[in-house]
Amino acid sequence: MPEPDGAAQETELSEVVGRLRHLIDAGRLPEDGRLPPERALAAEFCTGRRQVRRALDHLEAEGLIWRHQGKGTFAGQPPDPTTKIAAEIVAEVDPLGVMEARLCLEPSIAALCAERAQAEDVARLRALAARIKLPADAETAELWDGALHRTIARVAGNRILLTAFGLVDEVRHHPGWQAPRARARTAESARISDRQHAAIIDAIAAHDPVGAAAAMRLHLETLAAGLAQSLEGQG
Amino acid sequence: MPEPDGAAQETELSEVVGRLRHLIDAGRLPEDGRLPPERALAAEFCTGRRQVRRALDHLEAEGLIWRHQGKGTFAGQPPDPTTKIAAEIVAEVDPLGVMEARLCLEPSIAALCAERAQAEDVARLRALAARIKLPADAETAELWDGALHRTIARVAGNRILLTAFGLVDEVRHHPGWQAPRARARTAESARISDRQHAAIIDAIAAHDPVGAAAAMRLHLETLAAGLAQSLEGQG
DNA sequence: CATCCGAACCAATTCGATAATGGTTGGCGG
DNA sequence: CCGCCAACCATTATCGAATTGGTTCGGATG
Repeated sequence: MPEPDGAAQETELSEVVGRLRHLIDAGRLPEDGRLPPERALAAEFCTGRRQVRRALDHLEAEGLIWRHQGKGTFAGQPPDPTTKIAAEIVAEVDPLGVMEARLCLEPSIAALCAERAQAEDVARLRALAARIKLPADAETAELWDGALHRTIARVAGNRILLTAFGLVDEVRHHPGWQAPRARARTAESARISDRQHAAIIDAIAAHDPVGAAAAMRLHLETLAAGLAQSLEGQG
Repeated sequence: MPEPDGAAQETELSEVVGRLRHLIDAGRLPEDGRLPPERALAAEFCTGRRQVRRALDHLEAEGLIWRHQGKGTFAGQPPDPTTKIAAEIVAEVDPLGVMEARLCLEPSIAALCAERAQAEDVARLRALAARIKLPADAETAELWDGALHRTIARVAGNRILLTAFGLVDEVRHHPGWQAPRARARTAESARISDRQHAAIIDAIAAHDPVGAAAAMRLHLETLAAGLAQSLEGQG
């Protein structure tokens, strides 16, 4: 091919991009989301390393992957310092320790939230609470539950506390701790949580810091009891 | 010395403790505060490794050093990995936000500490409190004050909360925030703080979580008031 | 027999050398 | 002049040996 045809190269590039996308979407990647080295990808795709790098540039610009010299290419978002610390902590705490930390933080956060919530904030909280009971699967419900608690922390308006909450949240959602939480969730516990969420938001809407803290504490203690029962049942 | 005279051993132990103290106080340690290995110290002091370890136990109980297997022995407090996060959020918060976060965290931490403190922990806390009022300059007093609060957090025995506390502490000690705190410190405020520290430790020693939390809250509210006055006076 | 100490052993970490990997440049072909 | 492949560079992972705090066992001593 004597003529450097730009169009043909474009098609080959998008071809490689497509194959990489498929590779990422399929669950064949290792646990940490690491992609094969660029040289291996070039060999597998029967193309040059150049094309692979261009395709990866594309995907990186989209935020689908991240790379680091000497480290490798990974699917997903680059880890921020919070996740690093969370990973360190995960090895040193148990689920009850996490609940303990939440019981320290979140009641006070709810109180601050009650002091500072605007009407629109309350509306957002109610919308999130409504979403929690919609999905049938526990995982999606967990997701919206997390969003509700995080929003409360954000409305509280203290950056340090928000970061601290984020730290706890990250440890909580660390893989490997999903099982006991999923076991602890039943239709009955979901109903109770829903009522407790409503009570928390009511206190926040009424600008009642003490009530919000108390409602949050009750909610977390209920969750802790369920978690303890689940752990005990499993061993 | 064929006779295992307990008293003589005591004197030799305190001798080693004294030499170690001198070694730490003198500025001859490397940048990271690392002490020589136990075996080297034993050789230098012409004694056995056991005596050195006992002496180091003593100093560790005082919070003057920290050790980790395979790592070494270091002067000062064990580091927290929160520096980067602290640097990020230090620009987004004000001193009152920090006090708010402390008011959220530390009363609960003091309560946990009261539940879990052993007699030796209480002794360490009292020793630290005693050191606060010794120095004339505010900076050294601040240092020991920070050590006291951090030790309370460590005794509380929850790794997540300790990290969260470390985060707040790091933001608090960020350069540029020293001035208002130094202005807020007077002989009168130091006396008040001293009494409040004693009250907190008394509640911890009595295993009274509620009392410890209340005493800590009162202490922090006093500090917050002084800080607010200082800020207001300066603009 | 009780007590204490030193040496050996264990577990966690660091350090150094090697290999692997993303990032970059030079030379060749067109 | 452009574009690509190969070699090279900087950074990181990896693995083994040495280091270091933590622990245990046997013996010396009274």
